[in-house]
Amino acid sequence: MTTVRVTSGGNLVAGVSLKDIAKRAGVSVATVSNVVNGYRPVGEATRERVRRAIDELGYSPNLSARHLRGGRTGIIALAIPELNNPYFAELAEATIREAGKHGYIVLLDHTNGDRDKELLVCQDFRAQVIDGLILSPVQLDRTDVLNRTSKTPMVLIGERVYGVPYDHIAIDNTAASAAAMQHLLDIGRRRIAFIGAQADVNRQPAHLRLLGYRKALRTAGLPFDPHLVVTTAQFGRRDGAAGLRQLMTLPSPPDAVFAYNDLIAIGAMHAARELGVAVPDDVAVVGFDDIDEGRYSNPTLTTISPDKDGIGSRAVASLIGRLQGSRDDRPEEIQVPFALVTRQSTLGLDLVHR
Amino acid sequence: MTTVRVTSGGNLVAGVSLKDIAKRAGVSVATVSNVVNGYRPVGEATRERVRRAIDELGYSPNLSARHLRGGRTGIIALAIPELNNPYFAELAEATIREAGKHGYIVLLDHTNGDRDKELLVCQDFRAQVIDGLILSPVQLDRTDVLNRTSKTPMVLIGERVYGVPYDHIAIDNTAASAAAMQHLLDIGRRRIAFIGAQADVNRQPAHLRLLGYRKALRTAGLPFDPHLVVTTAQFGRRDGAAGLRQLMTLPSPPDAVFAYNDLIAIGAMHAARELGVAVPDDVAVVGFDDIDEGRYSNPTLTTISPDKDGIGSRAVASLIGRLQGSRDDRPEEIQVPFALVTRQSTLGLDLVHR
DNA sequence: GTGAAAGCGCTAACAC
DNA sequence: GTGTTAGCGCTTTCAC
Repeated sequence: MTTVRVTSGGNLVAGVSLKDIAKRAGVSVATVSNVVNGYRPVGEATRERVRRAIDELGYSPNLSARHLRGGRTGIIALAIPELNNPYFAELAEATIREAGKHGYIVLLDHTNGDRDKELLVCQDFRAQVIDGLILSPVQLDRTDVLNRTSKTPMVLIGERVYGVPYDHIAIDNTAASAAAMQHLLDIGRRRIAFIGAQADVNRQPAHLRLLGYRKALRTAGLPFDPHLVVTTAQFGRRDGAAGLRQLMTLPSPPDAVFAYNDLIAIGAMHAARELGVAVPDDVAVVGFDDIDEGRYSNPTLTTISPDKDGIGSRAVASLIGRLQGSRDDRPEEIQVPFALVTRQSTLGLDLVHR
Repeated sequence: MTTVRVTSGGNLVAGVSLKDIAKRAGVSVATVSNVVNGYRPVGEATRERVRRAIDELGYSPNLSARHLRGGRTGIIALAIPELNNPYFAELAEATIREAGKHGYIVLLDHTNGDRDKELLVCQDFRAQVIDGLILSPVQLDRTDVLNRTSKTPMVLIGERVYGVPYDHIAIDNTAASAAAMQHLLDIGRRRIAFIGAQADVNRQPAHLRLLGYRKALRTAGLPFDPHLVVTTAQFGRRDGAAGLRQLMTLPSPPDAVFAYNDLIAIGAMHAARELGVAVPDDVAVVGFDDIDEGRYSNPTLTTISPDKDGIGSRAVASLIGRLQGSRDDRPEEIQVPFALVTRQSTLGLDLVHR
């Protein structure tokens, strides 16, 4: 019996079910299910008949039914600020790919870096829809995460929240910042600015990239000048441009910029051009993320290159481990590798033509 | 009765069901369902009691059950070449946003512009998982689409396949190409190259942007020189760079490039820089897509700006219309607006500081 | 090795 | 305005 339902609009919806296959093959639905899933052995002849029926009728399992029965949905959410940031687009692609390998579908949620939206996601407003959550928080602090009551497994990525009972996958942001700063020091820069600090400094006293910046200054015996730290509302090119313009009005402007991410760095370089400030001669620029854009920008962008595929796949692996119970030890900080990639924005044209 | 299930891994999965609410509020499940969905009127007092029970117990509907019952999944797929192309990332964001408004979840599928993968998607390898499909084909031709047998509603976006029985949402690519070409002609260019033609010219005899290019040449009374048309394997920055290098080896190189998209244009500008070719003085460049990157590139990029939000929202609207039967007229070509945005890559620094 | 049947949570048809 | 119940397709327990 092929179910033919007529939707409200009069469209025909045909679904081939286990029952249809069972009837066609002259066996019970349980047997068909066992052929499909392989949970129990099935006789060779029977299996063959079922296979043929499946081929002929074109069966594919109904996920809603399977999930209803199994108490899960097969969907995990990836909550990121925005897809429009190439870093997150690349990360999303890696995550989707990896989740697909495990039979999971990825639902993308955008927080726009908005605190309320992040809280919503964290409190599991997708309850009953998703089996688990990978969250890249921008605004949430430790307390917010500790206050979470939802039982939906969650994995955190990115550089902010620490000391919470969730797996956390990221590169060593402090070490990465140190590497970026050391590079700027190595090429002789001494007045190094940071663009991309958080607005609400009280609630979010520090993030690791900024911490790394300050620490590197200290290590180098350089003074910390608060005027050289630019707070931005968002993390886009526009913010980077505004940041650099602001820095250039200082009585004693910087000779280098360490940007929170590549987009900010690219915005800063754009503004520098408009102001007639030469990169890297007047101001050297280092970004963070290694998005493709920075390989083709003019000048090309020196940056920290995190292992995005690694973050995506480790996050998925951790989450699915929790979902399936194969991972029930206590939460872990998982670090993936990074590299400093030096290009024209710090080294100048030396690199061209290689 | 709160269902508490223990997963294979020993995790507790608590689900609050309609039944739980019904018991708590002392009503039937039907009444609770009606309060939740509003299909039938419910008495004020009853409604209030149910509401409270829902609040207290924290009910949220089980989508799998709902969808099993309703014969649909609430999921639509958006199949695009890759998220890594900012154009598609922006489009995806718009699509997700719009679908969310209608209560649909978007599943992103990547084809990588691979013909086999596109065919797979088109043949509905997600049968039973998705209710409908928005496809942006790169390789499929008319016949491929006509051969489709799946009954899952589909909407096409992009500039390729025409004359098929599916809604198709796009800008007027021929007109847009004409506008881009006219601009290059207006600034005095006469040897205009095209980068980003399709490799398999036989199967895919022409795409609209290339057609628009040729047509514009004809209209302007300029000769068509096949050497000025560069075929690329993909549509990335790398392909644009290779394309420009190839063009510059010609005995008589172009004085302008019309690129299939912004990424190719940006790659071309990158290669120009390496070769010491000045943009726009030696070669003017026009792209297509208006991705953010082009607003901050050096030089900034003249481009065709399609209404991405419009494409996303119209595609979702069309598809959902088909799904719900509110749209059962015959397939339509739906055009959304576009604009030519002129920047430094054709006008030079005239534009800077404003 | 195979079958019968319960039941996951929900909506809607049918009663009252 | 409210309650009862069948059944969506599946997995799994219990029989044989």
